[in-house]
Amino acid sequence: MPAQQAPAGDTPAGDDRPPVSLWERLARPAPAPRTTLTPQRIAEAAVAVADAEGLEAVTMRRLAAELGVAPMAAYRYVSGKDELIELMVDFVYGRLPLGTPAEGWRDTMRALALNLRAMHLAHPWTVRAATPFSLSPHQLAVPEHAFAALAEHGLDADTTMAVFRTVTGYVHGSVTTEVTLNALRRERGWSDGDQTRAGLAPRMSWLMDTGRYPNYQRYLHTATRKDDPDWQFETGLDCVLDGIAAHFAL
Amino acid sequence: MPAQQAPAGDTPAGDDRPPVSLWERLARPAPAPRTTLTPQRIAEAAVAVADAEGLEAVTMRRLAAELGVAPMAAYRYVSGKDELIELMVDFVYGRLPLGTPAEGWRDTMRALALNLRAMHLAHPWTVRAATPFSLSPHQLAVPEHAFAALAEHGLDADTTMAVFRTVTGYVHGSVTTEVTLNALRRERGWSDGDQTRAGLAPRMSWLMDTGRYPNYQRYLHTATRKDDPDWQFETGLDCVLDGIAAHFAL
DNA sequence: ATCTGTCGGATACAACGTACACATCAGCGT
DNA sequence: ACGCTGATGTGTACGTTGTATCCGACAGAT
Repeated sequence: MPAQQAPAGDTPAGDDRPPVSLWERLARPAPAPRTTLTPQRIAEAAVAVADAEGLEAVTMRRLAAELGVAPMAAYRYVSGKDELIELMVDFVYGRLPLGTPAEGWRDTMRALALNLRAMHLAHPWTVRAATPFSLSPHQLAVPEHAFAALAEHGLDADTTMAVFRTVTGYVHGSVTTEVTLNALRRERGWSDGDQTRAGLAPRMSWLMDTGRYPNYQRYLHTATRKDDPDWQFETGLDCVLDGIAAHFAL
Repeated sequence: MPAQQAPAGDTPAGDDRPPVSLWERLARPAPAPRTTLTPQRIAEAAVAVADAEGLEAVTMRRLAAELGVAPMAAYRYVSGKDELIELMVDFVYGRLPLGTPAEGWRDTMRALALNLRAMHLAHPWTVRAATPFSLSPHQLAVPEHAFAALAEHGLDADTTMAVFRTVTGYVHGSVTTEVTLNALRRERGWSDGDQTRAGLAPRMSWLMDTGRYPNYQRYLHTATRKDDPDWQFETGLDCVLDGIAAHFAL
């Protein structure tokens, strides 16, 4: 009985969708203990490239070169680039510190949000690559962790999910804008907020000179915490947590 | 003095970054009233393709074919595919109903959130393509609209921005998961929630059989509003709005 | 009628994902 | 010790993508 098939993820019968997932395949023990290539090594190398040069630098050829291997070698382990990215995302989620969720729902959710943000800031490509419902083991551990903390407060299943989705929705959306701005700054070489505003000035002042954004312009002139992303994130997060506490009387 | 240059978006001098933006160029009156190709027509055609077949179907060649034109023709108006996508996103934001923001901050922000969600559901590719800080005219109109409604409540600039980012962050993150699931359902041909669960069952039950997700499993068995995305979105939204009201004593 | 600058067309190239057939190596029963 | 077998990595090649570059054609002002 073959433990694996080629190409990866396909069944012998010709059904259109492979019913056996990446994770199911990888969990089966490797029949031959080859060490040259392994899902771990593939994920590590791909994540390293993405961290250093962005997701667009992760190419099947580049990955192969990084591993010292032929361009097609990784296809024994992932069925295509989509699965490679699933593997990368799961690898990063595996390093998310979840710890013990025993300090009450609010501290648990707050710590989870901060940890998720830190993860996305350390691996900026994850905000675009991480699709919910990819159902990878380490991604599923996140709702599992949150549900465990939320379960002790008498919330029904739907409300529990609503709380979870509200928090993670805020985190994902908020961090996306943060990471996008960071990427722009990095590729343009702007190190601090003043350089960023200077670089954006031509586009910005042209838009402002149209006179169609008076309120936005007032914000630009009077805001003082534009360069404090931690404050911005945590302020919004505390809003969300306050709202959950108020809305569900927790 | 030439009104436009080739390739689009470049200055005569050889500086590395074009300081004149897409929007600044397009605002200058066209010197020749050619009608065969126009930013409007380009945006409409590209958006139509993306709506019907997804963003990955939007190809410079496909776009050209749709416009009945040579593959390189659109490059007179956009400097590359990135700018094409900026153009598409701005086009969609231009159709966002903003109306008059005169009914108090909460109703304004709630309506804005619902309209943004409707926009993203109608054009699912926008949740991946819409990058904040692209500084397009119609995208900037969103914070302008929100700030106008928030300005009358004595909030300082930083708090105003925090409220705006909290709401839009939640909207973007929440809709991203919703759109991702919709895309998966569509490409697999699952029409309702039961079919979706049936299709996901193999992967899901393998993960559940590991026994590592007891709380998640309990959710799956006891939840009753899993197929009510409107309820899920609005519940979270009301949480966020409650939190803003509580946190800033509005 | 000529000149100038804009428009769209034609051609071409490098890089990408990946299909396919082949070579190679480990561990097994004998 | 020996060949069989299936997992593992290689080599080659194809179609598609974004886009650089050069070109002819047309419009409006002179």
